[in-house]
Order: sequence, then C-alpha cells, then structure tokens
Amino acid sequence: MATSNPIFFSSTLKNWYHRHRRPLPWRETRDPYAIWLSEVILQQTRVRQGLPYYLSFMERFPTVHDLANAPEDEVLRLWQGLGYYSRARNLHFTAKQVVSEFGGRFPEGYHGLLQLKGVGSYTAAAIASFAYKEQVAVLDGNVYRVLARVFGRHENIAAPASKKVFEKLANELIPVDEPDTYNQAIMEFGAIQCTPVAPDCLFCPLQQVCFAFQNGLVQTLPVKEKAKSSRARFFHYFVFQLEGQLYLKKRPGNDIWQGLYDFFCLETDTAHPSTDYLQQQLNQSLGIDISAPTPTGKIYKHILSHQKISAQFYLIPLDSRLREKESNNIGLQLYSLSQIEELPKPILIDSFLKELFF
DNA sequence: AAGCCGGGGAT
DNA sequence: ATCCCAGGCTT
Repeated sequence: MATSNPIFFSSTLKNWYHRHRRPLPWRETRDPYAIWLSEVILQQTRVRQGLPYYLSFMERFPTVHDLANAPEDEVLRLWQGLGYYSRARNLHFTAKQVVSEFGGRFPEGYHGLLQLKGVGSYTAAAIASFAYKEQVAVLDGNVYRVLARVFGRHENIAAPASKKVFEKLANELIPVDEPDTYNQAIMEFGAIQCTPVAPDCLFCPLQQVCFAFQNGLVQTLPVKEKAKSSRARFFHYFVFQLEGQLYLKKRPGNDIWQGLYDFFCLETDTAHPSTDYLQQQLNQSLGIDISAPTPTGKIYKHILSHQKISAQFYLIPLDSRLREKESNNIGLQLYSLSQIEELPKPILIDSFLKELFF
C-alpha cells in the first residue's frame, strides 16, 4: 500500500489550496497586528462567525495603537457575541503591552510571540509563519484531523500528551519552500475537504496515500475522547427599574462572562425555588422587601459548551434608589437605556433587553 | 492532566 | 441532542 511522504504531502496540499482557497482579508496582509487579531478571533471560532468581527475591529482599530488606547468596555462591546471573552481581555492587554514595552512592534519569531498573553502555540506559529514566513508548523483542530487520518495516528487528540506527537509530525512535514502557504493549505484542507463529518474522500487528492481511507477508518480517526456533559444552572435575574433606568453590574472574575454586564442575579439549584426563598435572599443581599416577585413571561434557555443556563427575569419597579451601601457592595449601578446599549453584555442579557426594552 | 471559558451552525 | 470550530489559561 502506498504511504505518503513529506514532499508529496505538502506539494499536494499546496496544489489543492491554490485551486480551492477562499479569499479572506487576513490572507492579503503581512501586518503582524492584523494577523494576530485575526488569529485570536478565529480561536475556537468558525471563519463565517469571525469574519464580521475581524472587519469591525480593523475598521475601529486599524493599528495596535488604536486598540491599546481604547477603554476595555469598548473592546468587550465590539467582541460581544463571539464568546470566550478572556480572548478580548487578553487581546486588549497585549495591545497595550506591545505599545508600551515594544514601541508598537510585535516580537519576531515563535518564542517571542509565545510570551504574549492570549498567544499560545497555535497562534504563535500562525503569526510567525504568516507574518514572518518562519518555518514552524501550525497545529489546530484541522491539522490534528488531517494528520490523524492521512498518517493513521490513533492517539487521543483531546489528551495533552498527544500534542507532542502531532507537533513532531507536523514539523517534519512543513516544507522549506513556502511554509506559510503550506500552513494555510493544511488548515483550509481540513476546513473544506477533510471535514469532521462526511469528508469529501471521493475527490480527495490524498486518497491513495491516506491511511484512514485505505483502511476504512475515516469515521474512526481522529480519536477524540468525548467531552464531559455540561451542568445545569438556574439564574433568577432581578431587573430593578427606576425612572426608565435599570440597575446593572459588571460580572466578576470567578465565573462565566467576566467583565460583561448583567442584572442582580440569584442562582438556585432548582428551576423553581420557593417565593419565600427568593424574598429572603433579596432581603439579605439588598435589604429590600419584595412583596411578590413576579417573573416575566418565558424562561430563557442559554446553551454554553459546558453549561445549560435557564434564566428567569423579574421586573422590579422601584420608588427610590437602592440603598447605597448594599448596591455599592454588589456593584449595582443605574444606567440609562442608551448607556446600556453601549455596555458589553452576554447574549442572554442582550436577547432579554431586545425583547423588552429595545 | 484536567477543568474552565461562548456562541453558532451542521447533522 | 451532539459535535465541532484557525485554543489558551488556570489549577
């Protein structure tokens, strides 16, 4: 049976790439800033979802200086809806660092880039390759899949220990000639041809040398340990209203949605806690007596990759401001609707607001 | 090594 | 419902 060799493998992928590549804006530049921005946006994110965000960021922040000078809330607001918000916070932190410590210039080379917050092995390799044409192999979900299939690797790609095996293989395959094009090619090949489900093996240029295809293992490879099931959470959001304004707070760093804004929230371990319990918690946290918190219409369901959130909203009209001591303690502040529009919010909160206030 | 961190789209 | 996505950080 035929097996692949590095030269055949890389040249075949590059040939395929020249015929099938999508025109994407970050492929038309060698500006490390633009490439870094695109790569951070595309972490765990499909091109289709990330593209509009990339265009918005490049329009609003054409240079690393523009991004560094922006307030964090604005960066998070522009990121709203992309998820994994630590990416946005790290992006902003790194922009400020690049300006203040490196005079606005990104480090050259894989190891220098790796020092930047939010830049791991994948992103460092991508920037080094695309901006500086360094011969270092990218290893993302696409590359894992293509290598596992073509070379018949059965290591569990979800296990950290497997990363070394695939990194070694990937770096044996990357050619001296046009390593950047090769990196683009193998990722594009994984995204379009060698897809997770129903790969297009019948028209695959690697069919003859692909271990998985030749051995009927296309459905088996790559081996990936199943993710743990997500946990259910029950949020009760109390929307305090005063003269057309709403109380919101910035979420802390020990849970989901760090740095985004939402309402006062009681979390329970059941979907329908007793009214007594909610009243007691409200009194305890805010020192206010709510006669009968009335939930608004539906229960909002919000699915994260690792959590299933059911959210019930309660509209609480107030006659006067909350007491300073309690509201400050929790971080609650009054915002007008136009201010709220500008705040970064989880999609769950944004959806609720759009249905009832915007 | 394992857990945590979003949201959308395809199947 | 389940899987995956141009992963990285923290513990």
